[in-house]
Amino acid sequence: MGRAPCCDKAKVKKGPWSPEEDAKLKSHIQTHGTGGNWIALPPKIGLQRCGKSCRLRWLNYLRPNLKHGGFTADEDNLICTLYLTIGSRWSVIAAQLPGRTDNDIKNYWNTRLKKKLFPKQRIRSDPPPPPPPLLQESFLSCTNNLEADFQHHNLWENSTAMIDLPSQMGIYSAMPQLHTSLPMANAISWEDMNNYQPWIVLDEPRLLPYSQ
DNA sequence: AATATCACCAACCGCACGATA
DNA sequence: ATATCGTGCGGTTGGTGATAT
Repeated sequence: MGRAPCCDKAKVKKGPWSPEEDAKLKSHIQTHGTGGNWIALPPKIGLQRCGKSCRLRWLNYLRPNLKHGGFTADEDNLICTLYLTIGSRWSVIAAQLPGRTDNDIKNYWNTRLKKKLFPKQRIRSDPPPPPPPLLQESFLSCTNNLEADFQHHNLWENSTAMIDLPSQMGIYSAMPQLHTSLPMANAISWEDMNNYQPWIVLDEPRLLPYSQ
Protein backbone atom coordinates (compact mmCIF):
# COMPACT_ATOMS: atom_id res chain seq x y z
CA MET A 1 0.00 0.00 0.00
CA GLY A 2 1.36 3.36 -0.99
CA ARG A 3 1.67 6.24 1.29
CA ALA A 4 -1.21 8.73 1.39
CA PRO A 5 -0.38 12.14 -0.06
CA CYS A 6 0.17 14.90 2.50
CA CYS A 7 -2.56 17.04 0.92
CA ASP A 8 -5.13 17.07 -1.86
CA LYS A 9 -3.01 18.00 -4.86
CA ALA A 10 -6.07 19.16 -6.80
CA LYS A 11 -6.95 21.74 -4.19
CA VAL A 12 -3.58 23.32 -3.51
CA LYS A 13 -1.86 26.03 -5.45
CA LYS A 14 1.56 25.33 -6.91
CA GLY A 15 4.26 27.48 -8.39
CA PRO A 16 5.75 30.79 -7.31
CA TRP A 17 4.50 32.46 -4.16
CA SER A 18 2.78 35.83 -4.38
CA PRO A 19 3.68 38.72 -2.03
CA GLU A 20 0.25 38.33 -0.42
CA GLU A 21 0.84 34.66 0.35
CA ASP A 22 4.27 35.47 1.73
CA ALA A 23 2.81 38.18 3.93
CA LYS A 24 0.11 35.87 5.31
CA LEU A 25 2.53 33.10 6.13
CA LYS A 26 5.19 35.35 7.60
CA SER A 27 2.77 37.32 9.70
CA HIS A 28 1.14 34.21 11.12
CA ILE A 29 4.38 32.43 11.99
CA GLN A 30 5.89 35.54 13.54
CA THR A 31 2.94 36.00 15.84
CA HIS A 32 1.80 32.43 16.48
CA GLY A 33 4.67 30.19 15.43
CA THR A 34 4.17 27.16 13.23
CA GLY A 35 2.01 25.40 15.80
CA GLY A 36 4.12 22.32 15.35
CA ASN A 37 2.03 21.17 12.42
CA TRP A 38 2.79 22.42 8.95
CA ILE A 39 0.03 20.39 7.35
CA ALA A 40 -2.62 22.10 9.47
CA LEU A 41 -1.19 25.57 8.96
CA PRO A 42 -2.32 26.58 5.45
CA PRO A 43 -6.09 26.11 5.97
CA LYS A 44 -5.82 27.89 9.30
CA ILE A 45 -4.53 31.05 7.63
CA GLY A 46 -6.47 30.79 4.40
CA LEU A 47 -3.66 29.65 2.16
CA GLN A 48 -4.34 27.16 -0.59
CA ARG A 49 -0.90 25.67 -0.27
CA CYS A 50 0.50 22.32 0.77
CA GLY A 51 1.99 22.32 4.26
CA LYS A 52 5.28 21.18 2.89
CA SER A 53 5.30 24.09 0.49
CA CYS A 54 4.68 26.51 3.39
CA ARG A 55 7.49 24.97 5.38
CA LEU A 56 9.89 25.27 2.46
CA ARG A 57 8.89 28.86 1.78
CA TRP A 58 9.39 29.84 5.40
CA LEU A 59 12.69 28.03 5.84
CA ASN A 60 14.21 29.14 2.58
CA TYR A 61 12.91 32.67 2.12
CA LEU A 62 10.77 34.15 4.83
CA ARG A 63 12.49 33.39 8.09
CA PRO A 64 14.66 36.17 9.50
CA ASN A 65 18.40 36.61 9.02
CA LEU A 66 18.62 34.78 5.72
CA LYS A 67 21.28 35.71 3.19
CA HIS A 68 20.75 35.25 -0.53
CA GLY A 69 23.46 35.12 -3.17
CA GLY A 70 26.79 36.83 -2.77
CA PHE A 71 28.68 33.83 -1.48
CA THR A 72 32.09 34.82 -0.17
CA ALA A 73 35.35 33.06 -0.98
CA ASP A 74 35.43 31.69 2.56
CA GLU A 75 31.94 30.28 2.12
CA ASP A 76 32.97 28.74 -1.21
CA ASN A 77 35.92 27.09 0.45
CA LEU A 78 33.89 25.83 3.35
CA ILE A 79 31.21 24.34 1.11
CA CYS A 80 33.77 22.62 -1.11
CA THR A 81 35.69 21.29 1.84
CA LEU A 82 32.62 19.96 3.58
CA TYR A 83 31.34 18.41 0.38
CA LEU A 84 34.59 16.56 -0.13
CA THR A 85 34.50 15.45 3.47
CA ILE A 86 30.88 14.46 4.05
CA GLY A 87 29.27 14.50 0.61
CA SER A 88 25.91 15.99 -0.33
CA ARG A 89 24.56 16.39 3.19
CA TRP A 90 23.32 19.87 2.49
CA SER A 91 21.55 20.37 5.77
CA VAL A 92 24.77 19.61 7.65
CA ILE A 93 26.73 21.92 5.40
CA ALA A 94 24.11 24.65 5.78
CA ALA A 95 24.39 24.37 9.55
CA GLN A 96 27.98 25.56 9.25
CA LEU A 97 26.99 28.62 7.23
CA PRO A 98 24.82 31.02 9.23
CA GLY A 99 22.04 32.58 7.18
CA ARG A 100 22.36 30.09 4.34
CA THR A 101 19.81 27.43 3.52
CA ASP A 102 20.47 23.91 2.32
CA ASN A 103 18.55 24.70 -0.87
CA ASP A 104 20.66 27.77 -1.56
CA ILE A 105 23.87 25.88 -1.00
CA LYS A 106 22.71 22.95 -3.09
CA ASN A 107 21.82 25.25 -5.96
CA TYR A 108 25.07 27.13 -5.64
CA TRP A 109 27.00 23.89 -5.66
CA ASN A 110 25.16 22.46 -8.64
CA THR A 111 25.41 25.58 -10.77
CA ARG A 112 28.82 26.97 -9.88
CA LEU A 113 31.03 25.25 -7.37
CA LYS A 114 30.84 21.84 -9.01
CA LYS A 115 32.17 23.31 -12.22
CA LYS A 116 34.92 25.02 -10.31
CA LEU A 117 35.84 21.85 -8.49
CA PHE A 118 35.44 19.55 -11.46
CA PRO A 119 36.90 21.42 -14.38
CA LYS A 120 36.35 20.19 -17.90
CA GLN A 121 37.75 16.80 -18.72
CA ARG A 122 41.14 16.52 -20.28
CA ILE A 123 42.86 14.06 -22.53
CA ARG A 124 46.41 13.01 -21.82
CA SER A 125 48.66 11.21 -24.24
CA ASP A 126 51.27 10.00 -21.79
CA PRO A 127 50.77 7.81 -18.76
CA PRO A 128 50.81 9.74 -15.51
CA PRO A 129 53.45 8.98 -12.89
CA PRO A 130 52.53 6.81 -9.93
CA PRO A 131 50.95 8.79 -7.11
CA PRO A 132 52.86 9.32 -3.89
CA PRO A 133 51.84 6.65 -1.36
CA LEU A 134 50.72 9.23 1.16
CA LEU A 135 48.41 10.75 -1.38
CA GLN A 136 46.83 7.40 -2.12
CA GLU A 137 46.16 6.87 1.54
CA SER A 138 45.01 10.37 2.29
CA PHE A 139 42.35 10.70 -0.33
CA LEU A 140 40.46 7.53 0.36
CA SER A 141 38.00 9.40 2.53
CA CYS A 142 36.78 11.67 -0.21
CA THR A 143 36.93 9.46 -3.23
CA ASN A 144 33.39 8.19 -2.98
CA ASN A 145 32.07 11.68 -3.50
CA LEU A 146 34.40 12.31 -6.37
CA GLU A 147 33.51 9.03 -7.99
CA ALA A 148 29.83 9.83 -7.70
CA ASP A 149 30.38 13.11 -9.46
CA PHE A 150 32.32 11.47 -12.22
CA GLN A 151 29.52 9.05 -12.75
CA HIS A 152 27.05 11.89 -12.67
CA HIS A 153 28.88 13.57 -15.52
CA ASN A 154 29.10 10.30 -17.44
CA LEU A 155 32.81 10.69 -17.52
CA TRP A 156 33.35 6.98 -17.19
CA GLU A 157 31.87 6.36 -20.57
CA ASN A 158 34.55 7.81 -22.74
CA SER A 159 37.46 6.89 -20.51
CA THR A 160 39.14 10.22 -21.05
CA ALA A 161 38.34 11.75 -17.74
CA MET A 162 41.07 12.99 -15.51
CA ILE A 163 40.62 15.29 -12.62
CA ASP A 164 42.73 18.31 -11.95
CA LEU A 165 43.59 17.46 -8.41
CA PRO A 166 45.98 20.35 -7.71
CA SER A 167 43.33 22.90 -8.52
CA GLN A 168 40.91 21.16 -6.18
CA MET A 169 43.42 21.08 -3.41
CA GLY A 170 43.86 24.79 -3.78
CA ILE A 171 40.60 25.22 -1.98
CA TYR A 172 42.18 23.74 1.09
CA SER A 173 45.35 25.72 0.97
CA ALA A 174 43.23 28.85 0.85
CA MET A 175 41.74 27.97 4.20
CA PRO A 176 44.32 26.59 6.60
CA GLN A 177 41.98 26.41 9.55
CA LEU A 178 39.87 23.91 7.66
CA HIS A 179 42.88 22.13 6.38
CA THR A 180 43.87 21.20 9.88
CA SER A 181 40.50 19.64 10.56
CA LEU A 182 40.69 17.24 7.64
CA PRO A 183 41.78 13.66 8.10
CA MET A 184 44.55 14.01 5.55
CA ALA A 185 45.92 17.12 7.14
CA ASN A 186 48.93 15.59 8.76
CA ALA A 187 49.72 13.20 5.98
CA ILE A 188 50.58 15.43 3.09
CA SER A 189 51.91 18.89 2.45
CA TRP A 190 50.26 21.43 0.20
CA GLU A 191 53.46 21.58 -1.78
CA ASP A 192 53.01 17.90 -2.55
CA MET A 193 49.50 18.55 -3.72
CA ASN A 194 50.43 21.51 -5.83
CA ASN A 195 53.24 19.60 -7.48
CA TYR A 196 51.07 16.63 -8.06
CA GLN A 197 49.86 15.63 -11.51
CA PRO A 198 46.20 14.91 -12.30
CA TRP A 199 45.22 11.66 -10.69
CA ILE A 200 42.40 10.40 -8.65
CA VAL A 201 42.78 7.47 -6.33
CA LEU A 202 39.88 5.14 -5.76
CA ASP A 203 39.13 2.75 -2.97
CA GLU A 204 41.49 -0.06 -3.93
CA PRO A 205 43.39 2.35 -4.46
CA ARG A 206 43.38 2.37 -8.19
CA LEU A 207 43.39 5.02 -10.85
CA LEU A 208 40.70 6.38 -13.06
CA PRO A 209 41.00 5.31 -16.67
CA TYR A 210 42.54 7.78 -19.03
CA SER A 211 43.01 7.83 -22.76
CA GLN A 212 46.23 6.55 -24.35
C1' DA B 1 15.91 40.04 -35.31
C1' DA B 2 14.96 35.37 -34.40
C1' DT B 3 16.15 31.23 -32.47
C1' DA B 4 18.85 28.09 -29.71
C1' DT B 5 21.41 27.16 -25.80
C1' DC B 6 22.97 27.99 -21.25
C1' DA B 7 22.78 29.38 -16.40
C1' DC B 8 20.41 30.15 -12.47
C1' DC B 9 17.28 29.13 -8.84
C1' DA B 10 12.58 28.58 -6.72
C1' DA B 11 9.80 25.00 -5.93
C1' DC B 12 8.13 20.30 -6.25
C1' DC B 13 8.52 15.28 -5.55
C1' DG B 14 9.33 11.11 -3.34
C1' DC B 15 11.63 8.71 0.16
C1' DA B 16 13.29 7.77 4.92
C1' DC B 17 12.71 8.28 9.59
C1' DG B 18 10.84 9.04 14.11
C1' DA B 19 6.67 9.68 16.78
C1' DT B 20 2.39 8.12 17.95
C1' DA B 21 -2.05 5.87 18.04
C1' DA C 1 3.64 -5.05 16.16
C1' DT C 2 2.11 -2.22 12.79
C1' DA C 3 -0.15 1.41 10.26
C1' DT C 4 -0.34 6.23 9.80
C1' DC C 5 1.24 10.80 10.05
C1' DG C 6 4.30 14.88 9.98
C1' DT C 7 8.78 16.36 9.09
C1' DG C 8 13.23 16.76 6.99
C1' DC C 9 16.13 15.84 3.35
C1' DG C 10 18.27 15.37 -1.25
C1' DG C 11 17.35 14.96 -6.11
C1' DT C 12 15.14 16.89 -9.85
C1' DT C 13 12.26 19.83 -12.68
C1' DG C 14 10.60 23.79 -14.97
C1' DG C 15 10.38 28.77 -15.62
C1' DT C 16 12.92 32.79 -16.76
C1' DG C 17 16.48 35.76 -18.16
C1' DA C 18 21.08 36.09 -20.35
C1' DT C 19 24.09 34.97 -23.89
C1' DA C 20 25.52 32.91 -28.20
C1' DT C 21 24.73 31.75 -32.96
